[in-house]
Amino acid sequence: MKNGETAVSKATVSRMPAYLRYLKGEAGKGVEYVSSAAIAKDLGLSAVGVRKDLALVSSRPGKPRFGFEIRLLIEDIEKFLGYHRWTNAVIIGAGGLGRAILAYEGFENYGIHVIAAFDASPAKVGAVGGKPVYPMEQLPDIARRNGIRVAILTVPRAAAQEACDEIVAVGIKAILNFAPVHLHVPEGVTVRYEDLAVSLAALCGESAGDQI
Amino acid sequence: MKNGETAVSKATVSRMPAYLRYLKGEAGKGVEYVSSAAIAKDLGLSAVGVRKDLALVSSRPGKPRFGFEIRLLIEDIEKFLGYHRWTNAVIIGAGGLGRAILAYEGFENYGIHVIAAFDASPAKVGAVGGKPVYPMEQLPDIARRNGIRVAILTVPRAAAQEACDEIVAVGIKAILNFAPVHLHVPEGVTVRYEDLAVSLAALCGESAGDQI
DNA sequence: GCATAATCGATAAATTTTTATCGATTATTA
DNA sequence: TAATAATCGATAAAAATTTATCGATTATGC
Repeated sequence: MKNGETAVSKATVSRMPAYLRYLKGEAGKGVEYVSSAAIAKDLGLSAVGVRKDLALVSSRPGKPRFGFEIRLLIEDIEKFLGYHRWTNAVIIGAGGLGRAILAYEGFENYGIHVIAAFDASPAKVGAVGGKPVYPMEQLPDIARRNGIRVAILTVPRAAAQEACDEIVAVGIKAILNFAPVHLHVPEGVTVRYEDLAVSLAALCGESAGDQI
Repeated sequence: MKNGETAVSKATVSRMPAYLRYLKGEAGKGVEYVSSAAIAKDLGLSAVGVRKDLALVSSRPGKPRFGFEIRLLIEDIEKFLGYHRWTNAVIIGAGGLGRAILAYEGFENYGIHVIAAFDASPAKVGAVGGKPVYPMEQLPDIARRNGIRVAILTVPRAAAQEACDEIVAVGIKAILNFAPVHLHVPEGVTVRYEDLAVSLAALCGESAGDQI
């Protein structure tokens, strides 16, 4: 807690997406209220922890005997996470993964427009799922005109650093990197690593722990 | 620290993949030694923290004046994370994302064989990147014969819980879920959520924090 | 209308994780 | 060969996070 602007811990923030996913699921089933104990049980957390987390982001307190109103809670968490602010994003690398992400519609629910993909290979240029794939040369122009703030990097490992440099040169400050490579970026640029293999390996490790 | 078997904190474990990625990158450039200070600088951590993490997994101490020997460190971390144990995995849902993952070769580096995909739609059956796509009905048979321990779930949101139930019924104990849905699973089954939209949204939030 | 049971929110304790400090070790270099 | 600078590992302090406890609130059922 440095100056009052961020009184919410990182650990709490990291649990918010799980709450949101859970609450939306319950809302979809027609449930209107949910207790901290119920959330904790389904998500494998402690009820006290859940209450603490929710107290930090919810605008209205929970009702004794009922719990929290799901609809309000979803609104509050979305507002807290900033899903109400729209962001434009692009994909760099139109291989299998890049094209799959380009076709994925789920981002719109989170305030993110993925507007196009770019690829160094002319063979990949065209369109996927109604969205355009441009040659890499057009990145600076299109990115600047559309105020792109985020890039999703889905190029092969060997091309990652070079592509990263191009992204940075355009002024993009946030990169979601799917290439299993450590990227060197200047100060002020945020990289988030999304290594599918690591996720899977971690999962194996977790579930294997019991068996040894 | 309950009984001496797990004296390594979760936080430390969660940083290991980043170390590994970084070290492999440096090794690829021909570097042989690296200091805790250098790692910390590039990864945005504290040198003391890096030393503490590495002390817990490395078999040999670092050399004063040189740092750690990268080759040994990579071996130690891989051993620690269990990448030496082989695991068979399958993909459930052969849409765009499922096919992209099926074609991805990177898993082999982490001790994971993705042997096949399954899909409820007959139209999807066939092969991708040399790997077979089977109809969903064959999951129990093939999974049991190959000792499948992990499933990667890439079906649409609406089909996720049903597919999850089928996976669980087969006896698979670990699921990497790409559908943006909370899954209800029995005790003993581990689910890891890999919500691309959330990752991206979180990234936007991080980089947006400065600008408000 | 009143006792009851379920739930919340706040405060306090315990645990975990991070950061700081300092002596010990080892290659470099004069 | 001896002084120096860089780095480590261990111990201690600080900060963050999780867990426990308890009185307050509110719908339910008699």
